[in-house]
Amino acid sequence: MGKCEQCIIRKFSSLRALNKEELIRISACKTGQIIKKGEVLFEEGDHLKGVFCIKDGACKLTKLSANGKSHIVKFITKGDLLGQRSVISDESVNLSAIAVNDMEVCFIPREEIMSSFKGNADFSLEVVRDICYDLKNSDDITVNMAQKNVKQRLADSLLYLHDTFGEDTDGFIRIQLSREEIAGMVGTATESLIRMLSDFSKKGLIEVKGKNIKIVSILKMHNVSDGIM
Amino acid sequence: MGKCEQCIIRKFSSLRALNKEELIRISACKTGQIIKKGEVLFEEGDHLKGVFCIKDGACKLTKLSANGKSHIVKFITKGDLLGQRSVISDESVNLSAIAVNDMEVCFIPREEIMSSFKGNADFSLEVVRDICYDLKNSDDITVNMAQKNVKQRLADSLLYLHDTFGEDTDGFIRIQLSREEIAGMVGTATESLIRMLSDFSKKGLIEVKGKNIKIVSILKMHNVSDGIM
DNA sequence: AAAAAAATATGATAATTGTCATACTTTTTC
DNA sequence: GAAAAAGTATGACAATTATCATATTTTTTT
Repeated sequence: MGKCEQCIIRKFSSLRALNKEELIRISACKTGQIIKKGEVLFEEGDHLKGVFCIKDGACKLTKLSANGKSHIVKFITKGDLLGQRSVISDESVNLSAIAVNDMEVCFIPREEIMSSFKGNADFSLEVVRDICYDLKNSDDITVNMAQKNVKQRLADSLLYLHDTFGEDTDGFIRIQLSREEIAGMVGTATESLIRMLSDFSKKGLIEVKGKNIKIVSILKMHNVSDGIM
Repeated sequence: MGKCEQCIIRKFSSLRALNKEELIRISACKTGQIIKKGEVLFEEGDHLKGVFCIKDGACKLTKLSANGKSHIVKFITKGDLLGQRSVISDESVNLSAIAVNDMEVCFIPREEIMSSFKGNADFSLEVVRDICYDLKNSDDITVNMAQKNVKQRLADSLLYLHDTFGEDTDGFIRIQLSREEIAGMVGTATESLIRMLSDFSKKGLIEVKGKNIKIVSILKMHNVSDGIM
């Protein structure tokens, strides 16, 4: 297992604010884990005993809706921290985390995080700013979900996926999701989503090859998102 | 202007974690304000110079959607703090705050809040927990907005209003909103909302007298929210 | 108190979205 | 490699929701 002091991944999260001492202490007690695609990191209602630092791969954060559908709230990818909200507020998690591809994560026990949170003002400020950013984002998404139609929301979801996972050499978004999963991001029926995807495809907004999707024009997709169609 | 040390309102927010020294310091530099119904505390994009402590009254937090409608994200009422997220993350606000009835607020300058946030671990933990709670809530609402239909969302909104504002002596929710405002909470067209309100009324779920609404059975309303109708 | 403006209500209709049935395709399992 | 299962696609139709027109009521202004 590598040492935290030498790990580049920490530079991408609030862990960057930790000092050498703290890093050495965490290095000693952290545990590495490999999580395969489809495996569960934690489930709605679980009480987390620490936070996950994502070294590679990605997972989806989902919540079961009142009508039994699984809604994808967001994705957590390489470099992100996962579980701070729950650990800091000392409450159970409200979302489930499920790997969408093979993951490599480090698990840092609750006590270590809290000790740095209380003792290192730089670190706590970084963590809080992360959470603030998430809150701002979440409010924005709420408004989009409430005010936009399915077409606009699909455009948003595709742009989000593009932003989060980037493109492969052929320009396709670097993540493979089932139609059902995408429907669960957009908040629509799977059949409706499939129809709208082929509609986008017919209109030349996207290119689809199996589970691979390419956004032909980011600008046009933004226009769709804004209702300029 | 009263002294913070003797103000009961602070007990309802994270300000409760401040010590005597800090309270005296804040007391000296805070300013009181009266804000009339309809007046704006701040607007989307503003950079806040401090936080508001709501001594009386309430305001709505709104965001302009892509299609030009004003969406009410939440209400802030007596005892709440307003603006911490923005002050701590040092970013512009993403929501506008508009009084829905006459308000009495205290304004505490940014520097005072940040100084206590950095120097008083109890206070910063309280603030962070508040923000964590808001984040959890916001994610839950996102899922509801995405997965529920208008009827269910209206039920949610009515229950939220009931929770937030309570009942008057006749059982009516202690807030008067226009149909347009309620439509802006639910995320629907004003006409659709009006229809659904009279539908609820016909079915005996609510009682409507002008702008006053009474939920006849909280249990039944929860059932509507859950899609059991 | 009358006039004007704003808010509420309702009808008619169109657009959007969901549901169910079924067919086709791809992936998984044995 | 065949069978089963899961995922994707499409048609038909129903339910939901938005839009536009217009009427009615309430509130505000003069």
